[in-house]
Amino acid sequence: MKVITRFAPSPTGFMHIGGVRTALFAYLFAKKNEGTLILRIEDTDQARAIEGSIQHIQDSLSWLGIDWEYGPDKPGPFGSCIQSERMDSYRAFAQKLMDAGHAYPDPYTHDEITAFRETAKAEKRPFLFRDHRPETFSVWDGKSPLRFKVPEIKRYEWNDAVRGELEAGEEALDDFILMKGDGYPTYNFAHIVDDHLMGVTHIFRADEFISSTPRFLSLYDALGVPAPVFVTLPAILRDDRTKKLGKRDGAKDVLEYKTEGYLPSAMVNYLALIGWNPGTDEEIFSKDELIQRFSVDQIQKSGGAFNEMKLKWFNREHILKLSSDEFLKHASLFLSKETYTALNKKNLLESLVPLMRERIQTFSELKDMDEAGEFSFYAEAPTYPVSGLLPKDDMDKQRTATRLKQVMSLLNTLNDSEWHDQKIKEVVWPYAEEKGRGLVLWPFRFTLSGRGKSPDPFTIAGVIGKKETITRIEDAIRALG
RNA sequence: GGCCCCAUCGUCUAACGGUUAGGACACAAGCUUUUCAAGCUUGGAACCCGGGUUCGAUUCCCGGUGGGGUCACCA
Repeated sequence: MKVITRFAPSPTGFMHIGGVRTALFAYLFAKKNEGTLILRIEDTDQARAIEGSIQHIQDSLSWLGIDWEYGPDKPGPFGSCIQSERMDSYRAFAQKLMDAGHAYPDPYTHDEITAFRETAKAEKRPFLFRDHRPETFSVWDGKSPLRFKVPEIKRYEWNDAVRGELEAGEEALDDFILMKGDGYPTYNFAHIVDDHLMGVTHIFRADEFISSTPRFLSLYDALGVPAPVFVTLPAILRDDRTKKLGKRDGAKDVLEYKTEGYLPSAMVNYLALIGWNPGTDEEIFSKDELIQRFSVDQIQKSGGAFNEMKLKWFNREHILKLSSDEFLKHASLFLSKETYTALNKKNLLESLVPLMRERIQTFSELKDMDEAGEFSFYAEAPTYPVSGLLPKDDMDKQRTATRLKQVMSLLNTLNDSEWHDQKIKEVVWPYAEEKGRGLVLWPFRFTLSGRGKSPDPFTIAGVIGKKETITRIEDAIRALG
């Protein structure tokens, strides 16, 4: 049987980590089994709908490379993937249930039900509507809510692909609402109708749905439809583990991570490892490798905390794997236009890649470094106070100038083809060892960068080239008088 | 409160009855090209508790405790 999974968000704002993780697992499973992923928009609550959400959801998934076969942009053989465009189906199934005596109109007002609920609460009992189920059912006028009549009050046991045997008592069953007063179906009803009509074989969702599963099962029973396989994912918790990660508790829009310079491959890699693992020590995976390795058996039962530190580490690992071109493509989005142009004009971009790469965890750090002037001295000779050239152990100008002259003459023994950091170090190092590393290397480095903190002098000299290096040293010697 | 789920270092996790309980992130110390970053080395750090079952339990069973979820005309 062909695997069909779905990801079914409601368009009520941005996508956060939790939702994305659910989508990712459904996707990995579908791909692994050469199945289909459906992106279904659950917009049956028009009051909560936020404009632009559908596009935002698609943008978020697309950024991560989670692609769907059918979605809001691509109807399937079963019709639209947007629930508000599938109203006929829900009405038809509601009628079917009424015909079979499995549904009835709710005779109570909102206030009456609130009163029932409060009484139950005061008596410390769970509220069950079925305790108030009317003796006889009237004909539904389509204006009042339509309720489900639970066919049989019993204990349900079912199998979950992750949790194994699960069960729940009769308290979990109730006459829940199928169709709301506004004519729209509830989630409880609509998702079951859709999963059935769309041929969904595996439902991936987080563990807050475990407790309502008996209600779903009783509805499947009433419809005479077999239930799909339930794959329950562990919750993603806040960093402090105090509760589930949610929008109200600082869960960010996933696209914010894009803005902050995270790679989608790193996000996918990290997310996959919250609640799943390959059973080995390996941690770094591409999306394709994850598809290969993914298995429901290795999904975790207990919840996991979302830890941004570790995400950063994954991001760094993925940055390290980028080709030079790919790196520059991302970097160009975070460097200022001026810096990028200046470096590009002098052909320095390529040689700066390894240097930039080893210093960042996210691309937005390039922006910070750029704004702090950490790239300016590559394209242009730095300006600095002469005192900065003097090493702290010997602040004498004359001797500093003498050492710089010696460094310069050593450098002049190299020709252009030998000019790279290793070779430069080779010729200068013995002299630095002899005179005192700091006394030689500090002025050498400061001459080139003009800053207290920077990469080492050999690296900088290698990047800017022999001619520029010599020029800067000559200027420094002159400044030292 | 009822019902349900979960339980290994601070965090993500490995282990599927017998291990010095492994790895990664984070943390600390040392080394390193006076700086920064990276890197390398080393270190501290966990089986929630109590009963069973067993020759032997982190692992299986039961109970407790703790945490989480859920009890909507939200999904």
